[in-house]
Amino acid sequence: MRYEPDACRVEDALSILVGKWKPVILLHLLNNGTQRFNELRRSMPGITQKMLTKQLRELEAEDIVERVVYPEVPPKVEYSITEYGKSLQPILEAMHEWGTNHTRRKIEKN
Amino acid sequence: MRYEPDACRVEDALSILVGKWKPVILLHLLNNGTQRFNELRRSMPGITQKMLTKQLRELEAEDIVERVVYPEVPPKVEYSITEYGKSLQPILEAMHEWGTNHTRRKIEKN
DNA sequence: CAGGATCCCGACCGATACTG
DNA sequence: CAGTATCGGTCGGGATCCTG
Repeated sequence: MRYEPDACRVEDALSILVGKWKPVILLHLLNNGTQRFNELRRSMPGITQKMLTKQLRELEAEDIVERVVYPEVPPKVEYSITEYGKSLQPILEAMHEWGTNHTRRKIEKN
Repeated sequence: MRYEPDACRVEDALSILVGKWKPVILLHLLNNGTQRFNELRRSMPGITQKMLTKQLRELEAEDIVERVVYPEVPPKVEYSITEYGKSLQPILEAMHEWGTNHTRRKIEKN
C-alpha cells in the first residue's frame, strides 16, 4: 500500500540523470574517459559554457564526476567519471536500448 | 566519435519517464494492476486532477498505458499498463534500486 | 466520476558579455 | 582556458473553478 517511497527513490535517480545534458555528458565521460573542459564542450555542439559548467558541478556534488584542477597558466581542469558514477552505466545503457527501440517503433507506426 | 545519437536515445527514454508523477503512476499500475481514475488519485496524495490527467494522457499517447472508458453514468474510466509499457519495468526497478542506494549513501555521509 | 479551462509562478535553459 | 555574471524567454506544474 505504500508505493510513494519506492517512487521517491526512482525520482532520486531521475533527478541525477535529468537535465538536458547530463546523460550526454555521462556517456561521453564513460566512453572517452578523462576529458578537459573545452574538450567536452567541443564534443557537444549546442551546449553553452554556462550549462556545461552547471551540469558538471551538479554531477560533482553527487560524487558522480570528479573534477581535478591543475594550478597552471593557462588553467587546466579535467573531468572524469568516479567509480560511483560508473554504477549508473547499466541504467544509462538500459535507457539507451529502450529509447532506440522506442524510436524505431514510432517510425514504423508511420 | 558520435555519441550524440546515443545520448538522444537516452533522452527519448527519459522524456517518457520524466514528469514529476510518471514514475509513481507507472509503479502503481505495475504493482496494482488496472485502476480507476480516482483510485489512482487517492493513492497519490499531492497530485492534482490536472496533473494526473495530463500525465496519463501523455503515457497513453506513447502506448505505455491503456485507457478504457465505460459509457456509463456516472463515468467510469480504467487505466492499466500495456504490454509495451511493461518493458519499462526493468529500467524503473534499476532506477529504484540505484536511488535507494544513493539515498542511503548520502545519509551515511552525514 | 472524470475530466476541461484558466491563471500564475518559479525553475530550467539559452544568449551574451566579462575575467583571472 | 575555464570559467562567472546578467538578462530574459519558455514551460512544467500547482491552485482554483467549472461541466457532461
